[in-house]
Amino acid sequence: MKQYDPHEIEPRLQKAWEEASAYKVPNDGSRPRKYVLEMFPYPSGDIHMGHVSNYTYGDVIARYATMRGFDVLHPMGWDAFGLPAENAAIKRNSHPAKWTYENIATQQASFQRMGFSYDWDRKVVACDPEYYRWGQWLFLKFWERGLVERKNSPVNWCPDCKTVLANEQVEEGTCWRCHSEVEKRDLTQWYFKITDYAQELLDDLDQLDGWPERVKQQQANWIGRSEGAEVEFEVVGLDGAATDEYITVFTTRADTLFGCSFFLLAPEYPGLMEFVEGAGHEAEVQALVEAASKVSAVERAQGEREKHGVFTGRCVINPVNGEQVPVWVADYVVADYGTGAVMAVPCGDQRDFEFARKYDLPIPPIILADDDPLFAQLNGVKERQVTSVDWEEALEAEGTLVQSGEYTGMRGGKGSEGEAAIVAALEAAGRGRRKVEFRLRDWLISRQRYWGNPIPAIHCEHCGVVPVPEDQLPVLLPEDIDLAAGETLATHESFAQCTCPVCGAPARRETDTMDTFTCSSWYYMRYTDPRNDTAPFAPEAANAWLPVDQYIGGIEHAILHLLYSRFFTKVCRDMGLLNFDEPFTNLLCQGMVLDAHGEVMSKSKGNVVSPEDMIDQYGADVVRAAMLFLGPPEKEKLWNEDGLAALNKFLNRAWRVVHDLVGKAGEETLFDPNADALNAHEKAMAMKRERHRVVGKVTADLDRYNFNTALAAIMELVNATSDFLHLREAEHRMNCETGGPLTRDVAETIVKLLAPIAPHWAEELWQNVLENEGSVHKQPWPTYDPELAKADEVELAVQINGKVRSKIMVAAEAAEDDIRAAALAAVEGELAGKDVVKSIVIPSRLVNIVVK
RNA sequence: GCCCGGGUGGCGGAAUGGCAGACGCGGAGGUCUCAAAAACCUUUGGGGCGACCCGUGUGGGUUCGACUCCCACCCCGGGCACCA
Repeated sequence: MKQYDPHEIEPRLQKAWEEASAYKVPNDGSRPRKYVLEMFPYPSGDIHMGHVSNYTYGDVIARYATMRGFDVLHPMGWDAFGLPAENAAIKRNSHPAKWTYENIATQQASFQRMGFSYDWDRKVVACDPEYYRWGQWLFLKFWERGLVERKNSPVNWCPDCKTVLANEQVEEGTCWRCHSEVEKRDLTQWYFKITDYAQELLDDLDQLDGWPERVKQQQANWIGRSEGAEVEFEVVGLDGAATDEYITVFTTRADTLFGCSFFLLAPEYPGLMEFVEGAGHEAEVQALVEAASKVSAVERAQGEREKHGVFTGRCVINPVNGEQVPVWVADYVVADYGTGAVMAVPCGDQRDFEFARKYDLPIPPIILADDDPLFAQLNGVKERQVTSVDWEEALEAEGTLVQSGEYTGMRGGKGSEGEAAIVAALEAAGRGRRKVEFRLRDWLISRQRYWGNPIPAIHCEHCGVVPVPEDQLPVLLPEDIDLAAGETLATHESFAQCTCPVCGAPARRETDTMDTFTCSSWYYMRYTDPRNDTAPFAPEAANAWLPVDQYIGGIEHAILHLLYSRFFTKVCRDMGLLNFDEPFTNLLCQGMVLDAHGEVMSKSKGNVVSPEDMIDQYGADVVRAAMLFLGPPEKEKLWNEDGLAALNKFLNRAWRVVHDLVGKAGEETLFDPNADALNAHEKAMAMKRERHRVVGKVTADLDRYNFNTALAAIMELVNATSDFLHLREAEHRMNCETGGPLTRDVAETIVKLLAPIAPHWAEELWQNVLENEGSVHKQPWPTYDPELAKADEVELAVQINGKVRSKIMVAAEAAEDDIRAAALAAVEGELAGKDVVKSIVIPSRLVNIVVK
């Protein structure tokens, strides 16, 4: 018997598979299609354990689907634009493209060493002009549809990366990439109007039954829908007269309007200084605005802080009762949510309550819990009798409205009767209307960096900002740039200078590039038609393969990439390019691979393990199997070197068992010539049952991506086979008595069950030991017969009052009464002197006898 | 504060409401060997000489029967957060 030698087998088979284009996707539509996709990697250097787990899961799913009869699209590419390449280039005085393509070559070689079944003809590299040109094309189409906007607003600026960031890319006030503290800057930037799709992005989460709940929850949180109303407050002039000017607020609690005792503006409220001019408090307001602007993003992200505010000297009129209320500037008002102005109701909002306490503002009670001592006094009272209360905290829950004019006595709270009535009255009076607000902001996509997809726009002093005509795409990134010397696209004159496509006058090219997340928002579409040079993809190709049946990637993209991709899909659908709403039908979010102590692997900690080293030592199949055996894919996994040795032992053992089964083990045979052959027939039948039981179990487990328990079941089959082989006599008997060549069936079954997991191991045995034609990976998945998996006799536990007291063997098909009788007989001694109240029979499991 | 997950042997982890701990690691003992490694066999939740007893974060509940369902609480991980 040839020893299992992955170092000889794996390279040889990888070469053969490559030469045969073994994983080129058949696309004749003769079999049902399945699209299995793993998130494409950033070419950051060598592959790490996160790649190994992610891509091993994907490869097992893809290979299994192929054996289950699907034509499987399983492509791979690289998310190749981005800052690390640029930083590396500056450091080495080189070019980002060099670093990027070198890393891609390294990673691709590693993926091939891992035996991943990608259709390499469909490789997509995001920094190739043939790819990014279509990203530019999509940008122009988005622009045509009114989904591109240039606007000036306060943005997040990372001083280290020297670029702006999208909201989604700021984590607790720091840059998601380098974790430097971000600064707020007022800049004119490019946006995708993802907010136009906010409602649909939220609603369609309900379609995604195949997504983890936590991801959907995170997206819903991020989109942050609030139902409420806009209310207009008329501004009182400096002379105390009405002005017919209004400030609008957004509120979800219009029911509490009668309790509004002051009014707030954000420090960044547009036109604030003009508004307060002449009211006598300009200096204090100015000081507060400056103090607020000094609060760092990190502090801001800490959550609740002490509130600060100053009176502006101005007043507005509450539209429900005509009362004048003072306008304050307060640093807890968020400028870019709602209108940046807020009506303050201290009795019904904890923040306003704290503010009122601090600055000694009145807290008129207008909503009360029914057990509030004040309720007896104010129940039904419409006019304000009590002007302020001395509570511990605001009542944010539901309650009954008091001192609220004609609304007194109604229920108050979010979406309450009182809220509806007051909004209706405001609408009738033209002072308010229903409004839905979202927390989601538009997606800031421009970046002040070189290594990205150039935004195809031109600035003309006569025509304004105009799109680059489609026939001039792609706007190529210039290659001759000296980043180390500080050159940028903006200073690269041969790039920046151009002519206006509208009027022909000299003009300036846009020198910002697009967020790399724009590249990853549609790459899965490109894979369906990767070499198309007249369109990003043909709709027929995309609609044939998409949506992705199974998407696999890290949880860190729960919001960023997954939200952006959903947005792109919906826009492409509205453009008529796609005929579905959601890009990823099923989503598997793998947990992180940590070291044996549960620590994140990092270079600085020195606990990084190298997949390449492990392949060198054990071969790819062992690495794959060890990764799968670690635990459920979506959980965090603690990597332990012992697992490699264990799975190496298992593949060796299974290797020998397969040889033994087909009589090729030679001297090393596991057959025991001295073993007792008396029960050979029974053991052969048991072997056959085990084979069918395990195929059923492995099939069910792989369907649910329970790779660890699937492997455990295969181990059980191998163990059972190994035990069985100790009977030489049994081999002969089972072939005669079970109506077929069982040994060969068991051997082929073991090989096929392991094929998705250990593809080289299985292929070698399939072709060179079992001597079959073709690849094991093109074979149909083994079938199983649930009837054959059933035993003739089963063991049942006999319980008395839920405690196991005995075991009995009964025929599998025994009648309930017979089982009950056998059980009672088995524990007869213990039942003496006791009343049997009843007995419960659970077929093939247990009998529970209830006694008193 | 709000919203999601999750607490099971020495360890990773199994268990459609039905014998808790599959499978593997580790441990103990053995076979083979001059010896070791490898391989193979036996054993391995805790306690007790034993019949047995105790065990799935804690406390209740439902049930003939609860790791599993319900209620309350504790701890760990993640997301959101002055969002009006």
